[in-house]
Amino acid sequence: MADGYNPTEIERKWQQRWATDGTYEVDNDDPRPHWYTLCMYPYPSGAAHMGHVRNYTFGDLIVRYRTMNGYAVLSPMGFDSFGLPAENAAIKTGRHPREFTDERIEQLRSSILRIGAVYDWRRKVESHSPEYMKWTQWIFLKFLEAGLAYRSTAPVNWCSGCATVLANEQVTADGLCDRSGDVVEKRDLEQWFFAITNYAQQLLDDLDQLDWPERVKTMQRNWIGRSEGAQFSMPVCTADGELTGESIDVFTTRPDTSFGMTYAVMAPEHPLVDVIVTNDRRAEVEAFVQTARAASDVERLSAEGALEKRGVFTGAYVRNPFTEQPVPLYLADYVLITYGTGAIMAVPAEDQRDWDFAQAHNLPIVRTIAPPEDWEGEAYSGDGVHINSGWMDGMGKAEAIASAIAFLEEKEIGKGTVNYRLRDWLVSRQRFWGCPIPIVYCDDCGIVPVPVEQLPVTAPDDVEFRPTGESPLRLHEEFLHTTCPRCEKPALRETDTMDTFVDSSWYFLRFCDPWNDAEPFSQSAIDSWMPVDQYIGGVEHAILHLMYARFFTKALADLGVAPASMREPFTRLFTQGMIRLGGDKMSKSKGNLVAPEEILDVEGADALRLAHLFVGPPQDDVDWEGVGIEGCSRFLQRVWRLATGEAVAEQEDRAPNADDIEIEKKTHRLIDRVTTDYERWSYNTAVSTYMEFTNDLYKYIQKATPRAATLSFAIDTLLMVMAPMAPHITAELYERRTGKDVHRQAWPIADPEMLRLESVTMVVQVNGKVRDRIDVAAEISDADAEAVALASDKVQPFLTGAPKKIIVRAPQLVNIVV
RNA sequence: GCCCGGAUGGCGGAAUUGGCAGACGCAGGGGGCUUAAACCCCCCGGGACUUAGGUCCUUGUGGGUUCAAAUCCCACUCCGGGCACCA
Repeated sequence: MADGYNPTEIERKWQQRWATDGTYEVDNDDPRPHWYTLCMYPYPSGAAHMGHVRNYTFGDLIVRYRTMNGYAVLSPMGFDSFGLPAENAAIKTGRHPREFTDERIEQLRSSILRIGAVYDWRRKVESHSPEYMKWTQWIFLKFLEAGLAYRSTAPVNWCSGCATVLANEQVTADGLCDRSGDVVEKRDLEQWFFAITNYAQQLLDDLDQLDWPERVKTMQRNWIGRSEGAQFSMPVCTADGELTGESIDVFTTRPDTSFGMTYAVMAPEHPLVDVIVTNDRRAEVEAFVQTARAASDVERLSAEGALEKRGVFTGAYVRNPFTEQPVPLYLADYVLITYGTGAIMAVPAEDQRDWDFAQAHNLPIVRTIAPPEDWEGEAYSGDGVHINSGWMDGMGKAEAIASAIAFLEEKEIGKGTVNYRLRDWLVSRQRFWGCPIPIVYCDDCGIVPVPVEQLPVTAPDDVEFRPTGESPLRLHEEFLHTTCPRCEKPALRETDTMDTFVDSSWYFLRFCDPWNDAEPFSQSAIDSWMPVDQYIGGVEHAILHLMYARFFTKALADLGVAPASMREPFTRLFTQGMIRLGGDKMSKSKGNLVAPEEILDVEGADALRLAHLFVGPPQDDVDWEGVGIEGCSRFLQRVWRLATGEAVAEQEDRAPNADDIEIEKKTHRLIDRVTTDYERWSYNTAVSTYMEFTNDLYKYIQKATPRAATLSFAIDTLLMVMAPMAPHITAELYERRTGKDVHRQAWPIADPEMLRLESVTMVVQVNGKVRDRIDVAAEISDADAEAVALASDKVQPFLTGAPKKIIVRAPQLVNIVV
């Protein structure tokens, strides 16, 4: 077949044409309505893997579909080009991370091109480019000025494998580094933080307005972890109730149970430990604090069960303001210094963990809520009538909580309050391949921002890459030593770099105005495109990146950098499933990658794209074993033979007969169904609709000589509705047939008149079981439908008596109940 | 432990509002084309019973609502994900 389907050839041709024609370049003042589609910009790890292919296939078909629908579509691409792998490679090979990174960007870029995904490459943004770094640093300084960036000493997460501190979000539930898997230790270090907790409530509230997967919103809500309760202070005293002058604050969600407080507990790291401990208990308490400090979170968790060893009595007491009685004050490692006030009141009767601790330490248990009659458990945390609770006796939970808070506020020792699980974002990294923090430390002036005109602060190239636990910048004398921008005396530069999530927290804004060298972006450019209409990426970013980007958006709007009305960056979010192979996660580390390149070489990009779309719903995980690349490739060849005339023996001009009209109606139904499927992200059914329609066309051309106009209309329409998913083959065939560019055609619209069916298959049931299927006119009346159903030969035998009831849903169904 | 999802043929999946379960594809079977094979084209594929026509069963399990349930409700089993000393 001299002119057979040769995907490699036509795909190269069209990819070149889209690039040279700038088909998908779009300006900010484009008069068409604007639409912003964005795929999460990738970390450049070399040639594209299947996850990329899947992601960019979804993104690209939206770009092409929206374009055919008359929109000016902003579709930019860039690279999240700072990060550890490049630096680790530098330590291993001595090559500069920039060289390594630039090379991988080129590999990734060229394999993205081979998928046929189109972007406005003029707008490319790379985290490590000096222009981008300049504005990342500028934003850091804006945050500093506004008090959103601050320096603080805190016990931080240290990963020895990565030789850097990590954000809370980068530590897994079992206390391991989510990148290297090493055990994360606690270290006290002075570090830079972003005050994301200032936005905790807004980040929580604004989730409601987003068209995001419920799963992702739930994950963010859990992560923010709002809990309502009360905070109050209790005076420290002796066993006899004699006050010592100190007091401790506690947070509780259950102030209503306060009468049942039989002891209190502080975190071992609590600053008052030294002050309140009694002399006879000091040695034991200090030993306990030492052990707790040395233990990692993993060890703390694994110590479960040995509650006797997990707490120690301080010798001190606190006065329960509800009962006025002294209760013993303990230290326990299960109380966290980082949450609430770092101290709790313990109510064993209504909290299982307090119950267990009370049992282990022989502390009293007093129920303040009567458990249900059939209660067989220990601590009871449900609702019920209060007992042993003074004036709260007889109240229910909600009423008692309100009453307890009123009591605390009246006595001016506490108040109703809200606590969040969310912590401030630690952004310092002791690494080289990241954006330097633009700060100078001066003995006289303190923390001094690098002046804007000196930005960007860039790292020198002549550094030594060694895994020392400190950034190579720290060891580079010329970089480290500078003069204070304020007093011009010798000073030291900050040598830490920013978490790479800082880079990815605003790149989508820079895409709107990537050439701006006076500001990170202009407000008008933001107005023109933001918020992103459709954001697409992996569900693994559900918390980290998406939370940080939302925080940046709100902060930048409040600082007047972005328009004040822009509260959320991503209106719609779509998270695609993971790629697996035989049940396992497909990943480099598992060594089970299926290389897209090999498929691109043989079956081609269109078949690969179609296979990804056809395999199942986009949000579901995909097992590559279930991907039918052969079926999709075969299907495209069928389309090719049909559209090139290879499969059609002859055609004729004639007035349309019944079969021709049927095909024309099917063509309109094709448009209708596919359009609905595009809008509801049901790409797998759209592909099956193409296949079904193609099968119908084969039957049509084989049954009799087809009518030329009917066949052309059918084929041209098929090519148009397939164009966003299989852009190369449709462009080639459409051009050959019509001389026009399919991607510049307006999306076809189904004629409602042609969607009307003349006859439909009516189902006749007896007692809900299908007994006959009868073709009836679409407009059949209920009475006629009933008559036809009752007259059916196949139905008659089941009508043993007079029908009790007949349900008619003409023209679909008649159900006869006997 | 808590909070979300999910379970449909040998496999991936479809069924948009409670109304024909299994679209479409893969794998399999049969036929055509071919000297032959591949490609391609056509047909058949949930299970049991039945000479046929057909009958019965079937959407993880058990119950319920309804003329009618993959779809709604209750209980349970299993799988996936998130959170988890959070006071």
